[in-house]
Amino acid sequence: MPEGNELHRFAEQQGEKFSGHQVKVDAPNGRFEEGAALLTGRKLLAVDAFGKHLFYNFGRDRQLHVHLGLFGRFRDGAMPHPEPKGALRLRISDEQHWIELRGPTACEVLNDTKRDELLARIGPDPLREDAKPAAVIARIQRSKSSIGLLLMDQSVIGGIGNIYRAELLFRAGLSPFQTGASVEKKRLNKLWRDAKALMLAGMKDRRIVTTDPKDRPHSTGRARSGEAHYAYHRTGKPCFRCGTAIKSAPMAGRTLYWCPQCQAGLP
DNA sequence: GTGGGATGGGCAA
DNA sequence: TGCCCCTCCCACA
Repeated sequence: MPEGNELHRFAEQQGEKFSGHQVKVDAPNGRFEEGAALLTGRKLLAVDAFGKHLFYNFGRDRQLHVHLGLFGRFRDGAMPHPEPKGALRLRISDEQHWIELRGPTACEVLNDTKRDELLARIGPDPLREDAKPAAVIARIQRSKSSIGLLLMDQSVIGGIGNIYRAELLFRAGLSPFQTGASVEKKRLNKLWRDAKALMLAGMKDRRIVTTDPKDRPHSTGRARSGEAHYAYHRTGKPCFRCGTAIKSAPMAGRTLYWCPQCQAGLP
């Protein structure tokens, strides 16, 4: 389900609940028993998000790494635990709160070295205050692969998913198919700033809204469902800016959405 | 009721 | 490039 905005929010919320607390960790469906045994009873020092990855620092060279992938989900609530239901990979709890994790791509204990190796493969994340766009821009500018692919490559830029990819390209007026090298530096700088702003808003609102009110059929108030995105998941529907039917096509196994008029590409 | 797709990514080939 | 992982939800019957 989540792109970077959601992951950062999870890190923030879960960190507020558990940081500095001794926690109980268990694995009701048995698929994380050994890992849970390494962590349970320890103090959770901090929860951090990098791109779409979460790290739970248990100190003494033990880091819980979680990646939700396409299927992973969290639930949370106040103690006591609800009855475990379904394939429940992981629970973390203290006396007050619990969280549950299902269906993640990754749920594993890493040492600090392994964690650092993993972090080294994640590009700058617009939601991290210390992230600098220079490396992202340089990498895109010397690449012959398409800007649509590059934005989804987590080693180029961290935290962008299929929604932000589609919407950032629309807002920048870029064709997903043009090469990274063909995009001017100025426009890439702007794209980074836009990513940062949209993702921050998405984190606060717990919802990805990329349309400007003036472009929405109902221009006042909160974006209605179906009006939150320009291109994403709007195949065949009229573009909010020009009325042209939104197109979609697979790109590297994911569905790409774009407006052939507003994102015509290079002249 | 059910079948396919989905806001990912690693890996083999 | 395609397959696997393995969960939820929605459109469609």
